[in-house]
Amino acid sequence: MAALFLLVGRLTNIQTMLRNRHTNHTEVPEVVVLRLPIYVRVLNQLIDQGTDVISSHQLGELLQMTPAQIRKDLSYFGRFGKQGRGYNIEFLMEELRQILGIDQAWKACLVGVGRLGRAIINYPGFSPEGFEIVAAFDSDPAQSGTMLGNITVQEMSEVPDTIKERDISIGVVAVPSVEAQGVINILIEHGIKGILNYAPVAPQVPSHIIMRNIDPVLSLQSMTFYMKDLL
Amino acid sequence: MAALFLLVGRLTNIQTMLRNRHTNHTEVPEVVVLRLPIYVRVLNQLIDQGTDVISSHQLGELLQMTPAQIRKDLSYFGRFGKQGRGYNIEFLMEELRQILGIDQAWKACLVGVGRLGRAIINYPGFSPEGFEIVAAFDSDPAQSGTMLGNITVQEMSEVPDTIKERDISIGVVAVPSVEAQGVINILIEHGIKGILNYAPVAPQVPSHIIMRNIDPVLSLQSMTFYMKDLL
DNA sequence: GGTTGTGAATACATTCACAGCA
DNA sequence: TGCTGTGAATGTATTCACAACC
Repeated sequence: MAALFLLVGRLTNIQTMLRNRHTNHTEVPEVVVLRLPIYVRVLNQLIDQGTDVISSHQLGELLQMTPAQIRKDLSYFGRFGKQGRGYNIEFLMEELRQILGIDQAWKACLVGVGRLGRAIINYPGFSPEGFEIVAAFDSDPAQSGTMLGNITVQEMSEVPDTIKERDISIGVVAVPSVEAQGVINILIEHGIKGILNYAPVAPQVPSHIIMRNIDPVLSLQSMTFYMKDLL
Repeated sequence: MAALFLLVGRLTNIQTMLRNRHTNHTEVPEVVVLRLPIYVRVLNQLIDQGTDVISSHQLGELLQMTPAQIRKDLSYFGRFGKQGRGYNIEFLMEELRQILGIDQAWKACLVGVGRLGRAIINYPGFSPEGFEIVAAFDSDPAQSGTMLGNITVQEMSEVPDTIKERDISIGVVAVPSVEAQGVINILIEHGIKGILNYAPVAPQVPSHIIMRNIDPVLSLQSMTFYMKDLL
């Protein structure tokens, strides 16, 4: 509810306000938010292929989901389609990017520059999507001063100033499990709003902090449930 | 339904059959399966701390969820607790490991030995949990023969024989997006049952194949939805 | 004709609340 | 007393089905 109220407060033109009027009293389900980036991605691919209009039915085939679900999902945010035709891909994509907040750049810091942290900092997928890692920290002072690409590793004591000065809002955590909760507490204390956690634990965060866990082992462990009887 | 039927077919003693009798006619929700590995992980931590019994209420505090949900989740698989006391941690963990199929070792192959693939093969979190990458492939023949740790990179043409000979059931995909669907098709064609996909696309797979996507960018993009109005 | 957007209907997941037991 | 296991109740998400429109 709060998120939506702020959303409306942020809208810029009357057309958009009218389009979103009906959402004022309905919370957007989180599953819907989780699907929006998937829509953006497939729309991107369609643009590359030169397509310019698509129906919910066609989208559903591409994404293996029902057309009704796609239409319903989009309806939480506005009316983006044209009856009889479908959705203008470029327009829909831009709208979704704005809704998700990925029409702007986001700055992140990395904590933990071990093997995993180095892989993350070298991952080429973040910056094209507007996520830039602009600082790196490690609890081991011996790492301090090391260069990783164009980033200098800093000591944990520099976290507060760096977050403030560089306007960092996302913390990427790649430290050993036992250190994760402590590191996350520090990041939150100094104004980080979102955590991307690679440590294989489930840290506790206050409800106003958004956390996402990347955990391939958990994924595998839920996969084998369905595989174990097939062999 | 099929999965459960097979589950029952696999049970070894009458006690376990009776325990699971009530599940015969109820499909286990997928969300429940996704939570089981999280339970296993926290139980592991509790064992390390020397705890031996825990109540659903205490577990709920640790995992930030309601005791009722934990009890309900477990009830899909059996009766593991004792009234008035709670759950024996070691026993519950072993049961869950068996249910998930992670009481056995699983062999995986990696496709794509670029930066990401190398990071995956070096990730130390898989083998302690019983997931071992025993082969690696790359579509670039120039990579063939390269050693990564103790694994020799092979050509794609060797996929069929290697999967069969080494009894590999999981494919880890770390190739560029455009190649992902093709690679996944090949893996499935040669008997792979589960796919751990790191390519930022949503490949299509037949319903009997289990796929999990690891995609930090999608996670970030759904995170910013909740962050964009807080700044 | 084709397709959207959306209330209503259905299906699914979570939580409640309490009987039953240690 | 304290806790589990579970039907019933509630809350959410998905799907249906159709009026409105191009």
